[in-house]
Amino acid sequence: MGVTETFFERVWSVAAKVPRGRVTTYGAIARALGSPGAARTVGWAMRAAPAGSRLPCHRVVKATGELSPEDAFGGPGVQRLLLESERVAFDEHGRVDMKRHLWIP
DNA sequence: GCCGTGACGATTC
DNA sequence: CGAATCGCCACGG
Repeated sequence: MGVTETFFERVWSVAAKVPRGRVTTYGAIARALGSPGAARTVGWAMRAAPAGSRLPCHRVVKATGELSPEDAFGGPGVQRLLLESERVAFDEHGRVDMKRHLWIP
């Protein structure tokens, strides 16, 4: 059964499971796939995610709660607005309140 | 099969 | 706490 499933595909599968109103991290996804050091590769997979795919890539943030580069979603503050519309709270530093919203696959 | 690349992560100064 | 540095791993050429 030639499952030619690439690492990217697995990343997308996991990312698609992130519940609404919650966020996960690149490292968490990498660990869920058995490659704890592949956080960067996970980020690359997000970058490679085709626009228009229903992938909730805005729910994937850094381990610190910081968001991705602003130009990654088509404009500054876009990712934040998307998350806020899902009731995700931000702290005074502009980072996601991980204690409340972090979700581990 | 080596080299450069990157939406990270942890450590260090 | 912020900036800089190194390490890590999968993909494409």
